[in-house]
Amino acid sequence: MPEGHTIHRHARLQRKHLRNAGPIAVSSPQGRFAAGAARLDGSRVTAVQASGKHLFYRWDQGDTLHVHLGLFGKYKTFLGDPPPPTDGTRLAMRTEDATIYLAGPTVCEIIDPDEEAGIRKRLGPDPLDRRADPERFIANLGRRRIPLGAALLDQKVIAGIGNVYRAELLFILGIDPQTPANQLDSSTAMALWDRTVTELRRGEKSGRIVTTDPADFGARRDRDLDRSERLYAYKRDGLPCRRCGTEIRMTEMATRLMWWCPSCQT
DNA sequence: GGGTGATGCTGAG
DNA sequence: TCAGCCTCACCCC
Repeated sequence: MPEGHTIHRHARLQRKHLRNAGPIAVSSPQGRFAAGAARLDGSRVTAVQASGKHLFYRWDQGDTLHVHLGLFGKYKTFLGDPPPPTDGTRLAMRTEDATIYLAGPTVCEIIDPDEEAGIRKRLGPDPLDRRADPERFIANLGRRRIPLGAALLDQKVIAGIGNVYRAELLFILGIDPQTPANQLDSSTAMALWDRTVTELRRGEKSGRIVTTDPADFGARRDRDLDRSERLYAYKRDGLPCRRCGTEIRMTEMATRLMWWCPSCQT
């Protein structure tokens, strides 16, 4: 699940439940966050912020909770009486009307302002942050000789893109993933930024990654599409390109698999 | 019921 | 470059 759109969506939905709720019952059913949970238990959340793939929760006693889902992390939210937590539930936050379970995160920790500043400093501009400066993204690309397909996964270059959006955005823009990042002209880089903003917002809204046009499949909304219809390139190796019919290819880039169309992306 | 893969990232070497 | 870590949904018997 977790690319930047998922994290921002969690922030938006959880904010509704947590902010201005009463004291929150915090626990760690699995035990691995027991000390942190005890420290937060009974406090209130004043803000929930997303930055790239990171989540920050502000508590009224001064603490900040930092969560990163990594590859496996998942949230589940229940209204009313929740089911018992699973063995892997690291964190449980319960208000009067909602319960949020967190399982499998790479990071779940209480941090101080210096640590938070350090994390934020390491992140490039976030396309889902309305105050983000695209010029920073363009400048970051200009400083890298690595292939664009690798640069887009580097959170210092741009924060929030993951393996699915990397493949999809390069396909949509018709860019060869091997293009050195610093050889992208600035108007193409700006178009790439703009499209990234558009697609991530779309994913944040619907809660799933859909980059194709539903109309092409006789559907009206993203959520009406079958799983096999949602993407152009990702995991479509061996299948015909939706634009030109050429077989989609798969290759490894920056230790992750990458899919692309050799004739559309030149 | 078991095996596997996954939308991420770090730190050691 | 590579191992390691986190958990669960999905697939196949």
